[in-house]
Amino acid sequence: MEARRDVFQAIADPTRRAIIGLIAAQPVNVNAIAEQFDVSRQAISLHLKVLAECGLLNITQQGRERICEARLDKLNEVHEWVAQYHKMWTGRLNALKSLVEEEEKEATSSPKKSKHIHK
Amino acid sequence: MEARRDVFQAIADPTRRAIIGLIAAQPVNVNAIAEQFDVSRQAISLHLKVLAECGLLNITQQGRERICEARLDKLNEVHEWVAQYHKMWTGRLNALKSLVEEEEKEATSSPKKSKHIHK
DNA sequence: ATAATATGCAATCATTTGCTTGCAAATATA
DNA sequence: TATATTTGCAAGCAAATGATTGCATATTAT
Repeated sequence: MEARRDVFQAIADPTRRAIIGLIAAQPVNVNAIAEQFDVSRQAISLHLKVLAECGLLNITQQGRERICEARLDKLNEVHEWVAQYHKMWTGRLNALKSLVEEEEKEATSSPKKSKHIHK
Repeated sequence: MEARRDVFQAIADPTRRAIIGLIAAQPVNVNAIAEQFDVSRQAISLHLKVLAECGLLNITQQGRERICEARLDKLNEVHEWVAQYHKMWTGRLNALKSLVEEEEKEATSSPKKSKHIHK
């Protein structure tokens, strides 16, 4: 039931990402959030629960309202995971760029070998 | 069945993230990947399919083998999504820091108007 | 040609998801 | 106090997910 509940899982759902976008700037109460979506209030409530369970959301009771505040810093895990690869792929692009430039120079002097493409 | 298939969904699964980590450095064939995990080859095959469907993976047939190559640049969507919030949460920390510093200065000098921070 | 290897595909299954509706509890307002 | 508002909780459901097993197919090695 409440098995896997990590940040990656939480942001996998587009509605939940939208919720984060909605409350990133400032805290909003549950109903106000729900009004922004087509699904039922309960559906949103469940999404909020998921977000809260992985720390992306802070819920504070205020009278009969519950104010949801984003804890964006909890996205750090995702940020770091992607960042390591970001380094790799940008680095790789640079390497490719230099390779192409190198090839262009060679193009005027020596012939190139063609690659096989197996289907 | 094959409904939502985006990058966020793809990296939500820890096994799939592990697969990406495994082939990020260099291309690996399907069985070699499967051997690294406890689940069946077919389970991995399915994960690879998911990764391939959202472009995170490139599969090239080579004889009877299929070589899986990571397309890390496809993580850019995630990178950008997180980056916008990364700015906010680090910016927020900085804002808090400058606010504190500002307060400290004000304690001794004349009051000043605080800056607005627009995104 | 035959056997071994690398994989995909299909059927099946237990869980997990994402939603919905209805009902209950707490708090604010008239 | 009676009523409206804001939410949570529980039951029920269809679809998606992740995994398994068995069988088929293509390619390579003997």
